[in-house]
Amino acid sequence: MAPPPTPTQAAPPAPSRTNDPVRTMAGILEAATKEFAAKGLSGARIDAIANATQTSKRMIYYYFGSKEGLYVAVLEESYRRMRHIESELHLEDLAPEAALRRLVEFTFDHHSSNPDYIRLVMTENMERGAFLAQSKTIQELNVPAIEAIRKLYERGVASGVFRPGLVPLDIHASISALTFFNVSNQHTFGLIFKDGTDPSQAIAARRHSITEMVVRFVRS
Amino acid sequence: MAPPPTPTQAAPPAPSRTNDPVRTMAGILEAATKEFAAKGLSGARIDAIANATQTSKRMIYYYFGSKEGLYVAVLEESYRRMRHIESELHLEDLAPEAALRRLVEFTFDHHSSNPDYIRLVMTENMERGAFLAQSKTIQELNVPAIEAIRKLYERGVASGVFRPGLVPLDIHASISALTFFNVSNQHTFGLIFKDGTDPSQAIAARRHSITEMVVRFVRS
DNA sequence: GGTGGAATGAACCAGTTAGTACATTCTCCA
DNA sequence: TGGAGAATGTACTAACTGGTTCATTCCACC
Repeated sequence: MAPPPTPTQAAPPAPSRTNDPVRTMAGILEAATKEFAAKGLSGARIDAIANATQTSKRMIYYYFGSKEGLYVAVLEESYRRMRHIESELHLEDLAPEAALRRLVEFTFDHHSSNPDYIRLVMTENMERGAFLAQSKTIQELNVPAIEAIRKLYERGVASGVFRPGLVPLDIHASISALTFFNVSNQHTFGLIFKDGTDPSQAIAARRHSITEMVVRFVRS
Repeated sequence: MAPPPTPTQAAPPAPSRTNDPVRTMAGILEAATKEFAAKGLSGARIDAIANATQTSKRMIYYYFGSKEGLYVAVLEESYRRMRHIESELHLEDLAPEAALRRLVEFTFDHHSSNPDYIRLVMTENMERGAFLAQSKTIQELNVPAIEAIRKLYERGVASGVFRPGLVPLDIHASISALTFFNVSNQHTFGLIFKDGTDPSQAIAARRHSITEMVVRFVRS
């Protein structure tokens, strides 16, 4: 008992879509980044990502193949963006200790203002680095970061302000640990040790303390 | 057309179960701890936990009510165990700097040998501390840890080996950050910066470096 | 020794979720 | 201009998953 189609309009009104694969992919990637950062890999929902997009779930599978494929793409994009920003730091113009302070403070601020990136890295560690391992792109991404520290450190040793015998990778690890933890563990740490201090002032104090710690570590 | 029950054996053969609620709960908690630490909250599967137990899924809901209820119980138990071990450390008998070294090295070893605890804390941070907030028990659990640092630090200041003006909570944060990160981010960090060094030697070197960093931070 | 609440088991269920089948439209180039 | 491949939308599904129903057994205490 279906109503007979109107002779003038047999087909649906032809919604006139526009193809824009670049925009579609970018939109998916953006929505997926938020969702994965918010919920982790297993907590993220493909439907939620699709709904946050102009396009449909169908397109996610068309471009990324699977949930994990999308996750890897998000991870790669996120790392790439991170490296790019870091590369803009010019430490060569500064005296060694000033350069080191600049680096630590920059890293601290960078981590603080990119919690989504932090949460993606946390997620990947919960996955035991299984997806990072798949991506050849990422693996040598932080080499320049260590190179920057190495140059800076060697300058400091040569001029006598830094003590010799340290290894750049180790310094990098400490800087990362101190700044990363500050964001990654804010909820469990903050809850346990809450006192009445002003948050923004506490952050500034922490920033200063971390910088001081790193500088004192390398200083002669 | 069901076969008529045998007159001698109408009921099933009476498997003779034994009630042991304490054991049942403990078994569930143990299996759940592993599962949540391995997969996170949303990645964990109730069926997987039940299968790893002598008992059934029914019992999980009987004792813990829901997946989240079980998760909270796991979290609480894990924190409680952690605090208990920490309380066994006697720092009063050592000179301030030696005590500080002992504390850092102990924390490092403790974190290194309890990756499940680390992963539970990571999970809870991914959940933005939502479940820690529910548990009154945990919230003041690390207060004694800070107290230990405070006493140790004040002794050091009094004897002139530590510089004044530092805040114990801040020192605690740095120690936690350095030792926690070492475990929590091993996969992303290790993958990116792999070189040919021996792992156990690398861990020992890192342990020493972290200790040195903390000591130099507080030293006059 | 029987009784009532605690403890337990097996099967089941309804909602969710990653992934797909099928059909259609767009766009660019020969 | 026409057609072939790229891009897209709709509707669907099979499997999974947290949670439950119903019935049974255990056991401490009177």
